[in-house]
Amino acid sequence: MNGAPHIGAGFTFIRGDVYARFKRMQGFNVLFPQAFHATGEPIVGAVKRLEKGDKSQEQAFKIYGASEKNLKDFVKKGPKFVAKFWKKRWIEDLQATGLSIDWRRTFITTSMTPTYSRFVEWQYNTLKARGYVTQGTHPVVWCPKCRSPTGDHDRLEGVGESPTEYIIIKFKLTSGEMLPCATLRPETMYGATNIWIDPDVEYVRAEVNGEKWILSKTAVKKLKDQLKEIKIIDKVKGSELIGKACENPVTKTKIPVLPAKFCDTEIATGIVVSVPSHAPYDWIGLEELKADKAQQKKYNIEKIVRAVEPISIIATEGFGEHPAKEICEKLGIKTQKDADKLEKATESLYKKEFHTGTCKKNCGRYAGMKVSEIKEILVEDFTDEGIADKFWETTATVVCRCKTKCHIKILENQWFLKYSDPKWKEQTKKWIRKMKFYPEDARKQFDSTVDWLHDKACTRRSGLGTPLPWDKEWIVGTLSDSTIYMAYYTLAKTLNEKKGKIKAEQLTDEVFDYIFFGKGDAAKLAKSSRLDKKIIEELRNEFDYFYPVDMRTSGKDLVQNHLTFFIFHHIAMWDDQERWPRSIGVNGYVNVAGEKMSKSKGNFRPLRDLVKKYGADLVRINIVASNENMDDADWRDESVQTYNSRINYLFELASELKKAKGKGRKEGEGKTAQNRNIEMYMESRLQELIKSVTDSYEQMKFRSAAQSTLFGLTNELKAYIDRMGGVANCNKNILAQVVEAVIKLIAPLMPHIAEELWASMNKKSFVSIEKWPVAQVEKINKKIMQLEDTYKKTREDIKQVAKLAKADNHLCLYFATDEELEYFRASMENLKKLGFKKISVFKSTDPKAYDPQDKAERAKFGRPGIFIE
RNA sequence: GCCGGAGUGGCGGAAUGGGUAGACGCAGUGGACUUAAAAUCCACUGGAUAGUUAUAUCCGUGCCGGUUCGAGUCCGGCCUCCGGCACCA
Repeated sequence: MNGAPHIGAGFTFIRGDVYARFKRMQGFNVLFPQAFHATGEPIVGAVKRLEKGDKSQEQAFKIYGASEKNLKDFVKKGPKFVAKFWKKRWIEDLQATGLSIDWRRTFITTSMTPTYSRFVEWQYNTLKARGYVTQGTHPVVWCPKCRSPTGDHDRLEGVGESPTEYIIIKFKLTSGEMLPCATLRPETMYGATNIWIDPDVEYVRAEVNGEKWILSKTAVKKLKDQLKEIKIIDKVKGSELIGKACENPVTKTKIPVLPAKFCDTEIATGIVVSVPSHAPYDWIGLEELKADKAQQKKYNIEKIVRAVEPISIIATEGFGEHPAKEICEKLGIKTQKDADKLEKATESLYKKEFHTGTCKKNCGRYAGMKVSEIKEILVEDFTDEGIADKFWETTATVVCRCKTKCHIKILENQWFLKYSDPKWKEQTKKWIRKMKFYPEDARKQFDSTVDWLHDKACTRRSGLGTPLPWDKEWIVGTLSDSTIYMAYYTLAKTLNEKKGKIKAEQLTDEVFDYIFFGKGDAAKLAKSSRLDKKIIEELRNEFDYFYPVDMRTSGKDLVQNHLTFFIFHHIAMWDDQERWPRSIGVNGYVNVAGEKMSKSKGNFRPLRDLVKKYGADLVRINIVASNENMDDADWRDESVQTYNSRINYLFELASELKKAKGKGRKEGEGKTAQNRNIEMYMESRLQELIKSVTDSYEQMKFRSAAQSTLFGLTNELKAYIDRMGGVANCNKNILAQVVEAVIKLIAPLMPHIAEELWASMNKKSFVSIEKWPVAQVEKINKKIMQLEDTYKKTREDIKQVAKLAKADNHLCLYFATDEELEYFRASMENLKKLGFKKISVFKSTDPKAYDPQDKAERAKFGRPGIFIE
């Protein structure tokens, strides 16, 4: 609720409306509701930015039509006012767009509607009691100054970066102190030849969970937030450690500490283990050190350096003994200062070795195994042996809006939804197999989302929302408080009507259990909650009548979160699968003329502006018919005109309808065989199209529905009128039947225009509540359709031939079947309009036929022979 | 990087239990009507060559390879774009 609807949101909502209207016409009692989600940070953040005079935030609100005065009010009256302000605008705009929403059921989440908050509390109490909510630790990107998690929107730098886990391998100096080396490739420890330390950096000695570690100062700060007991003892200069020996805990061999400049104290512990055979940085570092006699002499490590030799431990196809060496040579890397190239080399070698590499004989118990297969086991093994530990780091630098550099903090006491629960997952997956998805492609996405989903943090510390009932310091997260809100719609009408009379606290967990689960006794609950028994029963009945959700439709970005959670939570809350969701519709985003809509580009389209410019119906059909799969839809101003001209045609036709003479159906009575044929054809086509359009609506394929109706059916209508020689010669009953069907078939898409057309045909009812046409399949005459199609096609061919032959004297047609001969004879009047002086028709087998070029023998069913002279 | 989806004319996009690629619409070109314009109507419209007929031949669905009598569709390997990746909603 930090703006009014734009055409993108409009797309999703109009699709819902079209479907609701379609179902209503099919005779269903449709509950089509709309509520407003005002939880979390966005509005709070927007108001804060307004307070600071943020121009782009002002602009964002102004695009949707907020005035200067409104903006002042936003700051003065705060986030809840902003939410209510935009809620009002939303309702106005959606009404102007003709959305048939039951506004009696609207509400605004969560804390702004205390009864809804109560509903969230009931849900979480229930989930907790059933074991779906647990508490645990959780790494987050953390700003030490703000003392809060730093979401993407709170970042100056590092949008999209997330926590990643380094493995610390503890190398032991002879003094017993540990050199904790952080690595993403613990499997390479078998090839470690030395430790790198920056001689010019000041490290610290610290007591970490009872052990003595040497590490960078920054690392100490970070580890304090990662559940480590840590105390700094004193400082130690890097140079003091150079030349010392330590034990590789994996191989138990002794390796030396050597100097290098690429040890970044901002990353992990600031101490690096060197695997020159497989790490480009280490290879170059060692090469340079071996060449740098002065440096060796400075630290008195000549002998030690000479003894260091790369150890090859991974065999990878396409590489020899020392892959790091090869890749450095290939990319022309000569110095450790060539950071860009080194990063690239490291990345590509890592990938290659991880996916295709095999451990050589010198890799202990992992010898002969694939790198990709051992990684996880190895980390577990090392951790069990007490030689490894973890260090969380951001995937790249993250800077908070307050300009402070962020690191990873492991949050304790965070509440989680246990989406990892195998039983819950299995139930959800099973149900996904039974549900319907539009388009069908979406099913796979839901299925794989369930697969990778693991425990999800469901509470947060700040923003609008409902406090967790048993731990009020936390607020239920914005995704987690809106999983089963559809159930609340069934109550919302009654709760809104009785506003003030029903207090949130009267809706106890037991009352909700009764309403939603049918558990308990209404009379007893009435007593304990002091609610009217009738009201309790009314709420129960409303829920019982409407539930489950038959259709939920939303944007594709919500598949991997909201929409999947929606399925999960219904399964967790209701034992009875009769209450579980039946189908989900998914649509793409909306581009404007092929480009992403953006406030700064100037191609931003608030729904209100478009409706003002084009009227609701043209906006509706222009966006809804622009696309019907999960790809992005496209708003194009110029295509509005196309629909407009079709509508004009329908209005003209409706007004001309009375000119039709309305002849009877039987031959004789002034009706020719030709007319009877064409009428049968028109009726067949109509029924066929009713069937396919209904199927399209059913599957939310509104583009196909609009196309078949507005272009397919009206094209047939035009052809019919043309073939009959104008409206006046048409059968009034047939014409009216087709036009009425067209109006009904477009009614869900263009409700206002449909009503207007309906009225112009002297109908007294509303078409929006008329019966949806049901295809009369028995009226579809395949033979006639085939013959008429042959006729149309042949007529085109004749024109083509006449053009190439440059002749119009004598047209001869040869037919393979009597049916065709008959049909064409009946259509002679129409055929004559082609302008030939003489027309002859023959059976192809007729020996007496005039056939100078032997065209008769080439005639096939559906393809008569043509000769023109 | 990981998971999922997609890539077809000038454009939006049809067609996938393998079987005539380009339905329908837009734009474009030519013509009719009009003093003119708009609107409307008719014809053409992936590329190339040939043609007194209804066509014929070849090339064409992101790239490379494969399976098959036959591949937009299936398989393997890439490239590009979109969505999600968890304290943004």
